Amino acid sequence: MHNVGCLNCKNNLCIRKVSVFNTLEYEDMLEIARMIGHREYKKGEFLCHEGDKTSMLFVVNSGKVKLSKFNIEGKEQILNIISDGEIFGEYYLFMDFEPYNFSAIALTDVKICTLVKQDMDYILLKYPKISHKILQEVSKKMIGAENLAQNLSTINTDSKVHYVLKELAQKYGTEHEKKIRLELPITREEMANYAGVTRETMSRKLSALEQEGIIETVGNKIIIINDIEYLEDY
Amino acid sequence: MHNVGCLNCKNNLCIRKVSVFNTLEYEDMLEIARMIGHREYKKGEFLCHEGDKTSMLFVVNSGKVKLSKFNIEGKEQILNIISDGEIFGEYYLFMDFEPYNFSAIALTDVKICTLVKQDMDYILLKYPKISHKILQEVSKKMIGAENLAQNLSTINTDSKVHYVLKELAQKYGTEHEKKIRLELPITREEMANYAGVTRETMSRKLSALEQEGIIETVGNKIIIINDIEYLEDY
DNA sequence: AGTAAAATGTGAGTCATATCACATTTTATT
DNA sequence: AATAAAATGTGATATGACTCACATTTTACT
Repeated sequence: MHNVGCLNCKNNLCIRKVSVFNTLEYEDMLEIARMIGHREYKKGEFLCHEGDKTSMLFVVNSGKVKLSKFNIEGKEQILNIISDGEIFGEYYLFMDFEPYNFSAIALTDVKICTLVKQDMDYILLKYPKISHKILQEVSKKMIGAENLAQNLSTINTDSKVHYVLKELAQKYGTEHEKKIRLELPITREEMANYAGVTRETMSRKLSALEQEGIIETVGNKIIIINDIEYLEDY
Repeated sequence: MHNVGCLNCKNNLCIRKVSVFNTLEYEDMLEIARMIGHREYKKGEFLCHEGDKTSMLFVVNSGKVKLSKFNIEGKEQILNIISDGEIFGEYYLFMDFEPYNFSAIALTDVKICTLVKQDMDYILLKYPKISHKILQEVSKKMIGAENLAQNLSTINTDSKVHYVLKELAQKYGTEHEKKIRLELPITREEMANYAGVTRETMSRKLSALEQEGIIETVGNKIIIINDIEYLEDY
C-alpha cells in the first residue's frame, strides 16, 4: 500500500463517478473531496482483512477489487467483485466496532479513495440524499448476496458454473450479434472460488461447455458466450 | 391470509417493539400506525412469493417467518428467520419495480403489520433518523447473508451443521450454567435446508453430535448444547 | 381418544466431485 | 530473450453425501 496526496482528485474528482455522490452540486462534491484519503495498492495486496475493526468507506477509483472470505482450511469464497466507480465497506459505516467480515484484495493495481466513518457521519447528516443512495446500493448487494447463497446451496455443479458465467457476463460482458464477449477480471481458480467448486471442476466444466459450443475461449482471459439462453434456462 | 382491522395496533402499538421505529415520539408513532395495514397468516401460508413485484415493509408483530429461495428442482434454501419485533422486505423500499428475490412463509400463525412503499417514502422523508436505523438493519443482514454464503461454500458438512446450531443458539438459545437451551423454531428438514444439506444428513450429524455428548435432544423441538465451544472452535 | 398426516431415524448403494499428481501452457521477471 | 513462477488442463482414484426405501415416532385434526 502506498499513500498518495490528493493530487488524483484535485482535477479529477474521483467521487464524481460514484453513483452515491454524483447527484450532489459541484461545490458539495469539492467539500467531500477534501475529506478523502487516497491510496494505491499493487495487484494482490490486501486493502483490508477480515476481522479489521477500522470502519471506512472504500471508493474504487481505478482497477478492480475482490471481496473474499477464507475458511479455516484456507479455502476462498469470493463474495463480490468491485470495479472502478463502485464502493465497498459501506455497511460498516452504520455499525459501531463491528469487525469486517471479509477481506478485500486488489485484482489489478488499484487507486482507492477512502472516507473515514466520522466524516461520513457528517456527510450523511448534511446530505440526507446520500443515505438513500447508499440504501439503494446496499439493497442491491443484499439481493446479490442472497442469490449467491442460493447458488452455493445447490448440489448441481453445472448450475454453479453457469451462475458465475452469467454474473460475469452481466458485469463485464459486451454483446455483439447475440454473442457476449466476456473479458475476465479473474483467473479460472478465482472463478472456481466464486462458484464454490474446485479449480479442476471449473476447468472441466468449461471445457465441456466449449465442446457443446455454448462458449468459446480465447486464451485464458476471454470467453465468448454463444448461447446465453442455454445458461439462463438451465 | 386474512385482513384484520387496525384493532391490533390501536391500544398496542406494534411498531413500538420494532427497533427501526421505537426511538420516535409517541405522536409520531401514532401517525405511522395510521398508515399500517394488518394481516394474519396461518402456519405454512406464504406472505409473499419470489417474483412478486409489490414493494412493502413487513413488520412481524407476533410469530415467526422464514425467508426462503427455491431452486428449479424445488430445493429450499432458507435465508433467514424473522421473529416478532423484526422486519423484512426493507430493501425493496429503495428499488423500483424490483421483484422479491425470496418467498416468506409463516413458521407459526403470525400477525403482520405492513407499510406500503409510498407511505414509507413519506416517512423516510419526514423522519430521516429512520433511514439510518434501516441502514443498520440492512447492514446487519448483509453480514448475515455473506456468512451464510461462506458456510454454504464449504464442502465440510460438519461445519455446516455446526453453523446452523450456532446461528439458532444465538437467536433462540438461553444460557443455563454453561449449557444453552435451544427451543427450535424449525423442523429438522428446515435445519437441513438452512445448512444446505439433506434432511438425512442433518439427522445423522445431529445423532453423531449427541453420541459425542456435544448436544442433547429433548423431543424434536429442544436441543441442549453442552459444549458450544466445540462448535465454535471447529 | 382415535386416526391420518407429517416428521424423523436409519440402512444400503450409487455416483459425482474433491483430491492428488503431473504435464503443459501462459504470464511475469530479470 | 531467457528463466522462473504461476496458471491451467487432465487422468486416476477415493470418499462421503445424496438418493431411495421403509420403519418408527411425533404431531395435527376430527
